[in-house]
Amino acid sequence: MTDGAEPTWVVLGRVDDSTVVAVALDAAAQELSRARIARADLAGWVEREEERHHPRWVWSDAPQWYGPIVAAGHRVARCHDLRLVHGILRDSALVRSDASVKDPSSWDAAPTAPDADGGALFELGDAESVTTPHDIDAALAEFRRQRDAIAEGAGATRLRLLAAAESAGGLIAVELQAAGVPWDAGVHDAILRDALGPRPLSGGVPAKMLSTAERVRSALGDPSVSLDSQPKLLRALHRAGVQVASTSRWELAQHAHPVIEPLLEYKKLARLLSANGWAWLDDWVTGGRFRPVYVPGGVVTGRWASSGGGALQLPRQLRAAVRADPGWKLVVADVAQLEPRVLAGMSRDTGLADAARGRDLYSGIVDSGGAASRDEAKLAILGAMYGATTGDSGRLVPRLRRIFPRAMALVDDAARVGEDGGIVSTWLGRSSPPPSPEWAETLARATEADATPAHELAARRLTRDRGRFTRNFVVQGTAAEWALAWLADLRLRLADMRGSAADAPHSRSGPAFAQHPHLAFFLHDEVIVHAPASTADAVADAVAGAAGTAGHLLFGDFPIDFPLDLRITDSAEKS
DNA sequence: AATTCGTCCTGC
DNA sequence: TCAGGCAGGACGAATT
Repeated sequence: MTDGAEPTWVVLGRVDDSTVVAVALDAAAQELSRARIARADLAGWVEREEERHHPRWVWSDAPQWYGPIVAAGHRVARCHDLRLVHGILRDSALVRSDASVKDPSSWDAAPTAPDADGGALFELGDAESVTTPHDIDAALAEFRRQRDAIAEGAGATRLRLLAAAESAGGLIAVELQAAGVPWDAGVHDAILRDALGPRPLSGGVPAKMLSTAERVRSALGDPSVSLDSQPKLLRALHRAGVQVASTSRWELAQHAHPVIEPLLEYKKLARLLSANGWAWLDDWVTGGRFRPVYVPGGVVTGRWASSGGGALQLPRQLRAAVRADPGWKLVVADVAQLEPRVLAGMSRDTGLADAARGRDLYSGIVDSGGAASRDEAKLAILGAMYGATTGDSGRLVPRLRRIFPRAMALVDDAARVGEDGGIVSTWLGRSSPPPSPEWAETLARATEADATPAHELAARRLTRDRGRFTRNFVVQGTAAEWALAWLADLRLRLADMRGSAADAPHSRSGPAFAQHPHLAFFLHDEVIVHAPASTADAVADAVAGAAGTAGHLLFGDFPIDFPLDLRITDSAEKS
């Protein structure tokens, strides 16, 4: 692959267990050359081609192909992830319904978690099937289907951007897992000891939990009741005269009884121990790094999911354990009110964009006359995006509708389409899944002559539920696209900074790229970059610059800005 | 004994 | 926290 025209794309595929083939394609997807490579040599070969030609790599799935490359200490700049892009194109309303990419195929199968051996990643419906999406012929065929689907659809520019952003997300997820979040187990242990007492031997109950449990039992007048069983606890509460329907915190908090305070305390401690206690620390933190498994595109809206480690639910209480290595800094950034800003951009609502200018969108809404106070503005915006119709939140929405008619029309239309069983799409073209056959069935039954009021009520509920789903889908999904664009641009900016801190102290662990400024954490609208202290200011500029780029990529010159809460610290603790 | 379901709590 | 979106994980209870 050294002679001839420059490859634009290089498709990697499996030949057999020990051999892969790389097919170089020109911009028109015409084959330029082929190379057979021993699987063991692949990472080095990819690195050399990356240096020479910086192609866009095409592969079935990032964990399968890129995982080993990262493990070998290399990176690539750009890829096209066939699995992730397939998931988008299959459902996208911007792709013609007769496009072959929408035909049922093994690409529809949900991937199984990548195992340590890099084994089966796709659940194939047919166990006898001899070809997998990882095979070169399957990859080439799917790549051509996807190119055609994008080019012939109604939104080629947007879909190309979405495919690139989603694929970059695939790379970033692999790199994030490899790098890990710098995690100080000592700080984590100190938090646990402070709350629970010393770590008990062999998974016993910590001292402070035991004493709190005793306070609960004595307030209940029942020395033996189990606090860990909802039904038993509920019965004990009733016997003690606390008439609650559930044992949830918010309901307990509404009652006055000596048992309430210690019980709430007990639940807090039990939660900390079971969700993020010493067992979690043992399982998920090694070598000073927390390595969650990220699942790009794992949520219907396009948000990432996580699997293992609970990266989506890191409690604030534990964020103090996120600590930069000695001589390093954390650059922590999150976007203030990302979703309403995205809504302003999508709807071209200049009134909402004006209110969003500056730091705090909610105060801006108050100044625009959209709400009486900041708290009301926040409630109203949440109600608008989640579909509240009653209560404090729903009551505030009509005023928003008058002040920001374009923005509100966008979400109201999305809700109406959803209620009618239709499909809605994000700004870049990710579409909502169609309603299930059961959904349509229930609705049909409610219109039959012998339908009962119960049928009609069920149907009404279903339509409203789906309206709220599609209403939120367009906003949450577009926010996820903005975040991907932000992340992808930031990643490239950080890669350009390699070598800018040659004197930096060696970082504790991780792949080679983690010796330079690198992404360490991502959650919906927040990123954490781990960086040598001398580079932290430049990294902060890169984070902010990437946010500007993302805004322009999605919304062009429309004047909506995305201000960041950005800080350079040793700890990711939130104020 | 193994699997699924429901409750509760965490995050955005 | 009552109304209103998207998630994951732990645990006990119910089901097989």
